[in-house]
Amino acid sequence: MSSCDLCVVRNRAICSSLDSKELEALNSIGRRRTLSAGDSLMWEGEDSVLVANVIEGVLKLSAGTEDGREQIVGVVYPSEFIGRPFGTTNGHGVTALTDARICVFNRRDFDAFAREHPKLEHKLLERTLGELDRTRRWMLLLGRKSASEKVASFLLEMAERLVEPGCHISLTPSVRTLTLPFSRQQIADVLGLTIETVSRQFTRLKDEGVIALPSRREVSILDPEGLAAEAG
Amino acid sequence: MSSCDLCVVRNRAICSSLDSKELEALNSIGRRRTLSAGDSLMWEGEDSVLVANVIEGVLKLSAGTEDGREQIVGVVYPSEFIGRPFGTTNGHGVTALTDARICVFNRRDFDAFAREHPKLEHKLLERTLGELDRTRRWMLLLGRKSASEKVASFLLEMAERLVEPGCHISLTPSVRTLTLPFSRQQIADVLGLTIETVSRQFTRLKDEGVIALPSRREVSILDPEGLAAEAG
DNA sequence: CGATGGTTTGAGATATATCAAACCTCGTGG
DNA sequence: CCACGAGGTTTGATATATCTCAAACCATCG
Repeated sequence: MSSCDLCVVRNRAICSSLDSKELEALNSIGRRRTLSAGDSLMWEGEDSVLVANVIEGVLKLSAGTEDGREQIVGVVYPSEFIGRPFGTTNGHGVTALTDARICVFNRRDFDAFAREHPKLEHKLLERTLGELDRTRRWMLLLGRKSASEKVASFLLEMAERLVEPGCHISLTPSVRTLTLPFSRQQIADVLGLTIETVSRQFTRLKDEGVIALPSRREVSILDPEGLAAEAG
Repeated sequence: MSSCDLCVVRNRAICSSLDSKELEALNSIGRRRTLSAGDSLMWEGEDSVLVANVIEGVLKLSAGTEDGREQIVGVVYPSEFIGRPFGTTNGHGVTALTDARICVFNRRDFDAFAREHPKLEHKLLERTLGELDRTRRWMLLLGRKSASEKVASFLLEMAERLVEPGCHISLTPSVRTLTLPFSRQQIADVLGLTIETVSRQFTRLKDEGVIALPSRREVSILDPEGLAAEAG
């Protein structure tokens, strides 16, 4: 029995395109790995040596300027795919935001396997197309939205995305409390703002009664409609 | 003889993955179409009914807010692919910036064809992965760069991208003159700035002797190093 | 030549960044 | 168990880049 049979993302990751025999073959070229919050898996501009599936945890994709400014260009959740197949260099760094478990492959091995398994490539294509759409919509936020719209949009996105196994969320009728996998600085790096501006927007939303802040990493959405109205 | 044999992007578009017999089959489900500058091919949020290859011309992908703010989220050049295969809705609008010629397919027909031709899907996957990398790097510009860095980066990107058949460019040793397919407003929409800020940055670069502006749509890059230095 | 649409320039307003200090929270060691 | 220290966060005061509003300018086309 391959370890994939126990995998919690088995039916949601790109692996779901494979039958059990194929899955075993893929499993034989991959290996499990754990990451602690803060660990980097790859760096921007580095050779593309590995790719991976996320089993548990949340990771960030980031790009930076010479002088140290950073922008988080993507967030990866369980069952999603990491890395650059069929390419020589990584376009961005990959770092774990929470402790994480992933399933890693040597990139060349994965490329060869994928080329022989069109259904896997098809699944990967569908995901990549979806991710591209999502990324482009985020550009609207970065280029055109105000700080308050950015923060409200961010919280709504989190509320939507964190409802996944492997992420922590509890919801009672119309009150959702989320445990953010981001520090304030990281939220700023997602939204293209400074940490101070993010903080001020959080306290403003709290003062308006739209959200509550039980702890540093937790946010309760008290008024989803109000938040949506602020998101622009 | 299929009309593809004469196609100028035949060897660069995703079609290059097909042999002549397959190409003929693909050709039979597609048709040529011309667009005038300003024509829209699809709208944001609309059902995904068609996909296309660009033969000649430049098109923009754009997203907008309720209240009319717009962000250009992608620019498409000859040989590149447009539309959302394997999906139900278009994530963004597509509008011709210049007169253009494209090769259009009914999306469902294309989907079916692609599923039966793994090499085509592979090519499309490679392109989509590349486009996703490019798009993510652009997020760094939107989120973290100043107006002057944005404009300089934009001009360098144009200098790189417009060296394609179907686009107009002339270059003498170290002086490139480009004919931009964008109005000032459109440049602003690419960069997440206002038209006035873009205009001021252009005149500043001109005053510094980094560029010259022979006409509204033309830019000569006099000092590529200087421009690169401004791009951050 | 005069209208039209896009562009540039100017003056002023403002959202966000910057700089700086106070404030928590949590883990550590005395 | 409490004091302490460190890192992250919030709050405050000020600076500034960019936006906004407005007018002048300039090509293009009937």
